[in-house]
Parts: sequence; structure tokens; C-alpha cells
Amino acid sequence: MSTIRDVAQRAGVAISTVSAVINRSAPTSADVVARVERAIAEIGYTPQRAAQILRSGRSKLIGVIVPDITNPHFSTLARVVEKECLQAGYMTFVYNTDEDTNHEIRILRMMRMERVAGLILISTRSDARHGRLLQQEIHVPTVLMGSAVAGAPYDFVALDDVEAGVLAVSRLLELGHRRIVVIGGRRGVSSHELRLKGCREAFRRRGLALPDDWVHLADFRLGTAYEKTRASLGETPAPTAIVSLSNFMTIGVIRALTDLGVRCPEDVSLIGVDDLDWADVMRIRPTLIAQPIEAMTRTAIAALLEQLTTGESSQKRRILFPPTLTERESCAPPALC
Amino acid sequence: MSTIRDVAQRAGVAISTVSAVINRSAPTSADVVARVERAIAEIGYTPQRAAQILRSGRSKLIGVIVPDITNPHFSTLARVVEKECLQAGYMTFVYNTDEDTNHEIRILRMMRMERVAGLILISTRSDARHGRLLQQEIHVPTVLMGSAVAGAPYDFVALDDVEAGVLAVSRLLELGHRRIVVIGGRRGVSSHELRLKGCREAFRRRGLALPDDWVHLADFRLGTAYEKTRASLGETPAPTAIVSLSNFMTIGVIRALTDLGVRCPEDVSLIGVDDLDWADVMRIRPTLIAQPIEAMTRTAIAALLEQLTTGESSQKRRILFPPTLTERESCAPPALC
DNA sequence: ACTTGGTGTCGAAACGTTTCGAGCGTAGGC
DNA sequence: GCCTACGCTCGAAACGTTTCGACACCAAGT
Repeated sequence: MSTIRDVAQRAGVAISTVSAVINRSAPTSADVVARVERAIAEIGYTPQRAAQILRSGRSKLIGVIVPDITNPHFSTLARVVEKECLQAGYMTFVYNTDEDTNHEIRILRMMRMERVAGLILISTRSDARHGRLLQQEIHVPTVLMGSAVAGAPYDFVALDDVEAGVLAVSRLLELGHRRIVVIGGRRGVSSHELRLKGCREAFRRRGLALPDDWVHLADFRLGTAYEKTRASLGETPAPTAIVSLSNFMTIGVIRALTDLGVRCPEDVSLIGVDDLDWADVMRIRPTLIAQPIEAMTRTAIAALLEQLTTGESSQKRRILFPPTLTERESCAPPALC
Repeated sequence: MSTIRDVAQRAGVAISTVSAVINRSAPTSADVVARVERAIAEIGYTPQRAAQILRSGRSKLIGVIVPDITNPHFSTLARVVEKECLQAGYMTFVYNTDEDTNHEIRILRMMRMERVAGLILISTRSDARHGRLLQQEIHVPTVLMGSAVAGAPYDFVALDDVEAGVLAVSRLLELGHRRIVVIGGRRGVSSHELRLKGCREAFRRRGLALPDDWVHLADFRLGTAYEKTRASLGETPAPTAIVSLSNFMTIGVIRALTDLGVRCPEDVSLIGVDDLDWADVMRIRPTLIAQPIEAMTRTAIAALLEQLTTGESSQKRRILFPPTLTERESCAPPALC
């Protein structure tokens, strides 16, 4: 591999001059620029990032930590981040936590070794203990997305989760449902806790309450939602409506419903939070509460880049996006019984 | 940020000794190990990758270049790569080409700056000109996946695409279909060219031929498949079956079918290549030709790691995986007419 | 004619590691 | 008691850049 020294030799100039040409960091004569560029092309020189980072102390790297890149929600996030960062001259490092907190910490350590300039983090937990841990591990500008973390002094961009929950349940209550099951992800993750809170709030506003044993928080997996749905529908009295708090889980519910031969919306209504790319080609076309993931991501990146350029300025921001309801055919008034 | 020098000072040993302890690269006394580890913990030292890479010349980085991380096929690939690499002590750099060849080259340049140790590449084109270009840009062990590139001297791991095409069309011919439309991705991408070749081969084996104007290769997008499907079904004679050559396109076909109110399999049969995660909750549950993406990826990584450790050894390998047919309800004998 | 200031180029130091040869002490073999 | 070998530690060089002060040259202002 050729080095900047080879370029300098070939072009008959000093190393520092080559550097100046490459980075346009100092005025250079047209003649020198031409010679240097020619030399670079001839020997196929590519600057070595490691040396640049080491010397300059600037890595131009942004770490992106998501639970699971396999989830379309996060893969579109990753894609937007990549694009926006590239435009701003940053590279990105995308990693999966697999919903594992220990792994999250391990990844943060790796990011530290890489001396990333900033982080976009979808964290696996929301409690204060975790917040303290994050502060220990993170020493760069960071934007949290999705789930907040108690006491973590970072910008936060997310859906207005409470409102999403309210929206979902209100719609069902309006239609006349009362026996509503809520199926969501892991406890201790604020996004789902808040969505649940929203569900409760919708009940409360009508002077009703959501009984605890109609709430199933377990994990974010499709299979779990499937099981919970089957179990719920087996009980008496059976629910007349189901709320799913995230995308994969909605699929799980749909799968359970079709497997059981339960008609939707005739027998049971369904409403899900999170967009689903192919909702309209599903057997049950679910009414969904969408989040504007692309816009949210762009906002997060903008916030991060701002911190990066203006020097960590501004205090902790908290930006919430309004959820929107997309009606399809999975909700109807409950059957009389 | 603390450096190895700080650790050395605090532990009262030489810098080189600290390095020896961290990397277990030389024998060290228990006492020294303890002191060094204590010092590291106390000042919260993290080695700096850039310096390690610069000095050692080894980056322990693997570049992964995929068309679109939003496609579940590639996101599971990325996930497997990440996991396997981590186990082998490598980090990964995932980037999207967006099906844009220029961008592919740009990314390869970035990878060069990073001095990645190896590459997993799903390339955007398959012609020899592109093969030469790749050879110019790539100077590290590489494994091509998905689409081969003419004249590119790299290991290649993929589905047996011809066989996949044969399988799909044979199934339809068996059922009695003759008017079969094939909808696939961009011309010049070997995976789809080969799948198409397989389709033709299946016809040939029965002494039949697939007319050119029943073949639609355009791009990999869902919307295109949607349009092509609508157009095809409007012609006379209308096709009795549709073959889709990749996952997103299959969704496009399904969407078109449902929008048009065409029943499947009663009016038209459908068979698609590529797995679809939620095929069983779709309105039309498509019969699919799946590829074992996880196994393929593991094989690719194993091949790459082997090259990396045994020093680029072995010649160019070419590993093809057999496709498997998963029957659902989208195929039936053609309606009599 | 002598300063002033700008423009273009250079050389050398520094970034934080790894790596390697040298050195020192101790134990074992004669 | 001397030589060899081994175990452990050290110091210094090197990796490929960026950055900064120095300097040479020339034009313009006094």
C-alpha cells in the first residue's frame, strides 16, 4: 500500500504539501495541485483512516446501535442514518444489541475503542441504573431514540408513545369494545411502558379501567405475541379486541388469529402500534398507528450533527412525534353477545 | 481520554509491558498483571483502535456491502455476518449500495481507506467490465454473494439460481400452465439472469419455449413488479401463472393481484423465488422457492475467515446452495377456458 | 530602499499503539 | 563456581498522517 510519502516523492513536493492539497487545508499553486493529483492517480494512493484519526483526533464516525436490524423499523432507520451521515461526511457503524443489555454495553465499549464521534442509541432498558451505566460508558454526543433512559443526559427523539396508546384504545372504545387485551414488549422499556400507559389513560378518560390481567408484557418477539393471543382467546370471557404494541407482535397476533380461524374484525378487532410495510397484503389488513420513522431519524441525526459541530452545545432536548392512525379493516364494533 | 502511557505510569511498569498484558503477547508475572489490570480499571482506559491498526497493520475489520439493508434477505445476512465476525474477533462495516454501481465503487473506496481486512460483497452488476473495475478497487480477500461477477477472482457463495428457476417453472408446467409470465430484476445481474435461464430451461425440457414478451426484467422494486403484473393481466391472452424472481417483487405481484380482484390460485397461479418472512400471513399465501440465507452467509464468512487466517490461500471457490420449494396455496391447475 | 503582508512550501513533531532486540536476574546443568 | 537458558521487563523505533512554526519569495506601501 502506498503512502503519502510516496506521493510526495513522486510529485517532488513535501509530505505536508500533499496533505494540504488533499484536504484543501492550505493554499497551493495550480502547478503543485496538478502534480500531486497526477501522482495520486498514478500510484493509486488512498489515505489511511487509522493514521488520520490517530493524528487528528477526529474519527468522523458515528455509531448506530439498534435492537435488531432485521426489524424493518430499524433497518429503515439505519438506512436513513447512513445516507444522512454520508452527506455530512461521516461514516456509520451499525450494530445489533439483540435486546441484550450486556451486549449493548459490550458494543458501547467497542464504540469507545473506535473513538466514534457520536452515537445514535436505541437502548434496551430505561431504568435509572441503566442510565448511570450509560453515562459511565458513553463520552460522546449521543441521541437516544425509541426508548428514553432515566437520568441519561442525552437528546431524545421518539414517537409520542402515550398518545399512540391513547389513540389505539380510544378507537376501540369508541367502537364499543370493553374487553380489550393489550400485548406488548418487555417491561422496563419505556416505549412500551408508555404505550401501555396511554392505553390505560384512554380507559380512564371514559371512567373505565384496563384490568391488569388483560395486559401482557413479555418480550418483543413474534412468537410470544402469538402465544399470548392464543391464550387470551381461550379464556372466558374472551376479549373482543386486541391491541399490539409493536410491529412484529402484530404479525404474531395476525398469525394466531388466522391459525385459530378467528375472524377479524367480525369476532375480534385488532389494532397495532408501529407501521408494517406490507400491511395491505396481509390476510388481516390491520389498522395501525404509524410512526414517521424516516422523519424521526432525520431529526435525530440533525440533532447529533449539531452537537458535533457546535461543540456539544445546547441542553438535553426531547422531541416527540405525533402518531397517526391508518384505518384498515381490522376494527369493527364488537359482536353482540 | 487516557492512554496506555497513563496505565504504565500508574502501574509502575513500561508501556510495552502493559501492551504485553493486554494482548497476552508475552509472559508476564502475576503481580504485574494484577497491577496493570487494576490501573486500567481505575483510570478507565480503552485502547485506541486507530493506533493499533496503524502500528500493527491489521484492522480486524470486515466490510459488508449489500444492495439494501431494508430487504429482510440482506438484513438477516448482515446480522449473521455481524455475529460470526464478532465471534472471530472481527468488527463489521455494513453499507448499502442502493443498487447504484457508482455508489458501490464509492463504498469500496471508503473500505480501502479503512483498510478492511476482507469483504463480503453483493455486487450490483455482473459483467466483465465491472469485474475488472472490482479488481482495481479491491485488494483484500473477498467473498461475493448473490450475484457472480464475470472474471472476478473471488470466492462466490449463492443459491443455485438456475435450479431455482427450473423448480419454479416446472411446478407450474406440471400443473398444466403454459401461459406463464416471469417478472424479475435488472438485466445484467447474474442471479436474476440465471433464474430466468432456469425458467427457460424448464420449458425447454418439455419441448416448449418461454416467449420473450412474457419476460419482464426491469428492477428489483416492488412497484415495478406491481405495474408489470397489472399490465400483463390486461393483455390477451392473459397469463395463467406468474413467476416472481425475488421477494419484494413477489409482494408487488400479490398487491397487484388483490387490487385487481384477481383470485389466486383460481384465476392465476403465483410462485416466487426468495423466502418471505411472513408469507403465511399474506392474503395470498405464496408458494415460494426459499434460499437458506443463514447457512449461505455462514459459509461465506467461513470462507472469508479461512482466507484471512491461512493467508489468502486456496483458489477461487464457487459454492452453490440448492433451493427448496415451500408449497402454499398460490398454485393450482389453470382454469379451463 | 526598507518594511509589511500575503502566498506557497517545507521540515519536524506528535498522535497511541505494537514490536523487537537488549538486558537483567535466577535456576539448572556441568 | 561457571556457563547457558529461560523468564520477565524495558526502551526505542516505527506505523502514516496532520499540524504548526519557519521561511523564502514577491508585491505593494511608506
